[in-house]
Amino acid sequence: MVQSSSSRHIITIRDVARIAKVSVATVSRVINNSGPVSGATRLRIERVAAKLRYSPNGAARSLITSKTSTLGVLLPDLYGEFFSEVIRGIDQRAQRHGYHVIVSSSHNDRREVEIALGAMRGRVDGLIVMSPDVDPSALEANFLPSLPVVLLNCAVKGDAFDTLNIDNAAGAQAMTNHLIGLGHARIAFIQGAARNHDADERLKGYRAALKGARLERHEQWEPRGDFTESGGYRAAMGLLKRRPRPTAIFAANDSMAIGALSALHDGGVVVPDEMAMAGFDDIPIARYTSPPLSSVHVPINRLGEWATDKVLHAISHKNEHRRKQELLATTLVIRQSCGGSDAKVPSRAR
Amino acid sequence: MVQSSSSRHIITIRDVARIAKVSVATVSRVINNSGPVSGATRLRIERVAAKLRYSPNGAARSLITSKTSTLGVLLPDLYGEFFSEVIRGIDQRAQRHGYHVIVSSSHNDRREVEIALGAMRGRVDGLIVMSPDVDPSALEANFLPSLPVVLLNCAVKGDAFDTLNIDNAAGAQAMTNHLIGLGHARIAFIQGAARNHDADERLKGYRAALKGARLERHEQWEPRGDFTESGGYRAAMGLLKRRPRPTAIFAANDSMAIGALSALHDGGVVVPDEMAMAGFDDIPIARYTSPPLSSVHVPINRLGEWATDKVLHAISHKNEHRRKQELLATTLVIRQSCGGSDAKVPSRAR
DNA sequence: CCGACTACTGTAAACGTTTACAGACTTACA
DNA sequence: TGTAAGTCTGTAAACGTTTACAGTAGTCGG
Repeated sequence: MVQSSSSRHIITIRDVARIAKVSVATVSRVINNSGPVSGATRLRIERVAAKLRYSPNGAARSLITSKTSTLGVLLPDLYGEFFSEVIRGIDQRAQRHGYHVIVSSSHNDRREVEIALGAMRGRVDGLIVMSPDVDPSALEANFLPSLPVVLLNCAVKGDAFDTLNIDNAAGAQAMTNHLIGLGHARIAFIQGAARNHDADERLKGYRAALKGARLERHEQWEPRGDFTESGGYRAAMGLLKRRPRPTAIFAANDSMAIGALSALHDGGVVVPDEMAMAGFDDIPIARYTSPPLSSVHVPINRLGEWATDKVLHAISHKNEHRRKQELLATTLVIRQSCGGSDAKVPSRAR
Repeated sequence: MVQSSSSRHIITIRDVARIAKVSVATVSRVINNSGPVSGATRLRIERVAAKLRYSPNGAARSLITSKTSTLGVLLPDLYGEFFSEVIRGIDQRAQRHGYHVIVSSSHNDRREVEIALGAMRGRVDGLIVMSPDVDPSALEANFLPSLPVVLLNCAVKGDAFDTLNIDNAAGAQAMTNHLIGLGHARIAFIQGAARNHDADERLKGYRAALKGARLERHEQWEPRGDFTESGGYRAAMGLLKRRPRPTAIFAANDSMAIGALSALHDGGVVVPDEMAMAGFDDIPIARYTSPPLSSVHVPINRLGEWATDKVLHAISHKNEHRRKQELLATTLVIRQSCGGSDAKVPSRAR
């Protein structure tokens, strides 16, 4: 009688081989569709494997093939819709190619990144790192040359890595120009988190636009935020007290813009009539705020998809491919929060 | 001369042993802090390991110890703030205990779940499954008895699994009662996705409250939604055409409530004066809508933390512990979107 | 000086796969 | 019939760890 899977013992390829009366090699060939196996034996082995509910041990496989079929994703923090969308893009793409995804979050300082990197070493075939906060030099020293790495939104110069960056400066500049075009001369900018690459670039774009239009810029119109709703709320509250008061507020991301909208609402300031408002990222919820939020659209999930494609490409080329540094273009999505002509730029369908 | 790590060859424990002139066993003891090693040897080995940038091969470790130090997370879909928060909770807790997290998303039907389950087999020490949409029987047949599993928001009966559920019915009932207490007699309910456990329970709670107050219920006031903003928008637009028109709308989650708020805004309906609005989940953004959204607060990240603790507990007890079924209490967070007394129930600090 | 104990280190057998190699049998063809 | 090629299958050596076991010193109490 065949021993059923109710046994405590874990089913290995050897069990299948023994019961199907073949060698482990043949079972392996059936499981992996490698090498020739006669129809009858194949069928018998498949039956036995199914009956025993055999499934191969991933660790043993990884050990011998030195492939883990796993991608690592290192994120600064798992918070809000932005990261959720990025991971979604990564996961979908990875799954389609038979890869698993290990996520590791909340790495905002150098030491944490190093620890996380060490822990992933050997467990992943490739790495996607999103770390706008970290000193780039911390990264370069920590990768094995054989491990494919794609950097997302990092301030790393040179061509040592595949990198993918949002064209933050251009996006911010375009939005600021749009506000200027609407007649605003006093435009405030709620900054992102300190020492954050995206935040810095967006600030640069804003300033460049002001300069281009020969508008003066005030430190007091550039309050520091932290990319959260509450940070945006506080910053906007502060801006309302400034004299002269700005007529438009551009937040470095949508979460802060939403917080700012809330502050304006609480302060009795009507948007867009008394104050124009704009954000950055165009997270899905942006079109559902009141009023709907004008924003710089970033193709967030394509960010994840693209990163995944790149890292898979690197893996299949044993990391000996040409590195590429790419810049992801943004588009303006004009809704009602900044007044003026609606849909001046075609907003994407959803 | 010591061969530097610039070699193409991957550094193994054997390399470290050879260069430090000890056996692999001793190196292993140093790396794992197991067994006695003299101070001098320990130091020498640590130096060599650091110099070679040695890091142990996870697969080999897993193979011999039959521990992967990895938790699997199966999600219906990675979308929006809710899942983002859950994963965040899981990841933080797992990291603290030295575990990695593999996520796998977009499993809404039975076949997909089975495939994902198969792929994770042997790669994880435990599993957290959130699958409100799936027929429970699909799950029970697919787990090895030795694999610890925690079910989140699943409609599984009995005590075969550890389960953690939100007390959806009680929460929905409480919110509905609150609206009734404010004098509303015509309360609409935007339903969640079809065949979704959470959605069903929330509907039940809503209906129970109506029944308790002897208010009539109309199918036309219970439009079907899908838990997304756009679904909420459409449902609310539909409700505005109903006659008699409801005076309050309760959405089965916050995303839909936000969509509904947007619809009301577009329809020129003032909230809360002409229409009260309430949601469910209390996602972080809820307090920043205009007006701020009353919601049924769910401790989302604690959901993830708790699930992680449970599965770790199960792992450390070799899955031979007593299963527990727990219900996570909700609290009402009353903000301005439903009018009436503000802060009737103390809303949690943020 | 002996025995027992401790502290340290090495040897070698696992863990569950994949795969190079070889053997056995069949078929094709000169 | 002999040989070459092809098809199927088995044997056994890896992969990089951990760990039981054994062995070698050194120490200490009697």
